[in-house]
Amino acid sequence: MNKFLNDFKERGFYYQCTGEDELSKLLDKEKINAYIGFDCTAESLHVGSLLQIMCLRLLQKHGHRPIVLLGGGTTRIGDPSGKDKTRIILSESEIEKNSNNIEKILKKFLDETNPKTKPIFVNNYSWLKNLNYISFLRDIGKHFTINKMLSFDSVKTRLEREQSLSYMEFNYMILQAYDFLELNKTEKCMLQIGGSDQWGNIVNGVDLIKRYSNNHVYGLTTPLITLASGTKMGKTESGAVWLDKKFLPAYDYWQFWRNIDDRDVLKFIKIFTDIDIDQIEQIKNNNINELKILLANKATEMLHGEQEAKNSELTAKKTFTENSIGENLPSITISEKNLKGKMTVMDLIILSKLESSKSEIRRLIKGNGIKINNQTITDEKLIVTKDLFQENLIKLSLGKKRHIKVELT
RNA sequence: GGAGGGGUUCCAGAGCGGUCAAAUGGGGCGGGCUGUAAACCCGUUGACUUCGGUCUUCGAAAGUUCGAAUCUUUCCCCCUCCA
Repeated sequence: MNKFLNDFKERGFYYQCTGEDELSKLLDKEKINAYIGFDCTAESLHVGSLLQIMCLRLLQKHGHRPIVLLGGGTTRIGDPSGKDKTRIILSESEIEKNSNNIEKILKKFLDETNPKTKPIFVNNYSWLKNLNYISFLRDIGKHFTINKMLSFDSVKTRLEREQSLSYMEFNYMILQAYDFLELNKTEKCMLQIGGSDQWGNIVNGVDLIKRYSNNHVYGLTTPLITLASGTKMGKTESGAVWLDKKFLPAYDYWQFWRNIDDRDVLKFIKIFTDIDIDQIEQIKNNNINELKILLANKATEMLHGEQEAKNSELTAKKTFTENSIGENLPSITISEKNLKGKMTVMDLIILSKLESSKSEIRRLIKGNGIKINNQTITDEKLIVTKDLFQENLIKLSLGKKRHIKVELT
């Protein structure tokens, strides 16, 4: 089997493939261009997209060229796959803002120095916006039968539940197939990769290209990553795990990986780091917590850089192992003036934004869940005074995992 | 078009005139055990509180009543069956 495909499988990326043997031969013979599409519905990507991003890196590693397709055009329509309801259509300016931001994030993960594998960024709005309806129907539409379109899961489930599916959404799959055709024509793209929910859309593209130009192209899908606990990947205490510092600081990103379930660690190292498979074989029996730190470091490094990864590790070590105050800990500052009044612990916590409900804070205090400098607080009315600070710093902790640094200025 | 069933706190789902801030389960949060894991055990889970209480919630609005998630009316939305 082809090396890329083999690696793809061994690392746990593989779910389904069209014409696998042929694809394998093709990949042996030449370096190809392959694409993955990214939706522009949110301002940032989150870990849910990381699997696809890692596919792009893997392509580069094996000398192939990734094409990143930003769905600026298709986001204006909305993919019905896996959705119960029509989702809200975003405004043009929002979509543009999103696609710019997403491009920026993707560039962090991809190598642009090697001209042979330098990624190509395209936005499908550039060709979709100019489509002529009549000629599109004649040239492209004739290759699609309603009979077959109705048989796709994304359509079928909607119809079965008698939930409305607009004609606009119904066309989504044709547009995605057309994207593939366009990329095949203009960029010699031979392969589309996507999540398992994209299988139908991808196969449509493969078929369309076969009918339209008699070219053989391929599709490859990745599985849905679930956690050992059975839930979908990508949640922390504070919400989605965004791949953008603005929405999730590097330290929290690092913590997300550090807190992974034991049972998921090796799987994740294979998927979300670049460590070679045989190297993973050697370290797989290492101490589980060291492996988690390795995973956290590698993953953070890739997105936020080596320095941030190191700082996060150090901060975690100080916070959890040494019970001191780590540098990278989220922090707030208060002025001495503020203390003159009567700022209680509750006020301080509200100010820190760690909690917004006073009732919840009271509950936490009752349950011994709040600490200042590792000292459990039992009095909700405790006044924060200057002598609580050590060298103008306080470590405020809620539970075992939420820690914040309070600086006095 | 006809006949029924239903919308309850994050979710599922009880309650069907006062004892209801609303059973139970899940999830979340906190504590214990540990390893910042899992499993398990305990507590907690509307807001505010001078800890006495107070205020806002059971699709929406109006009404009956000393008193409504529970009864009535209108409206909105879902589901099932028949045509």
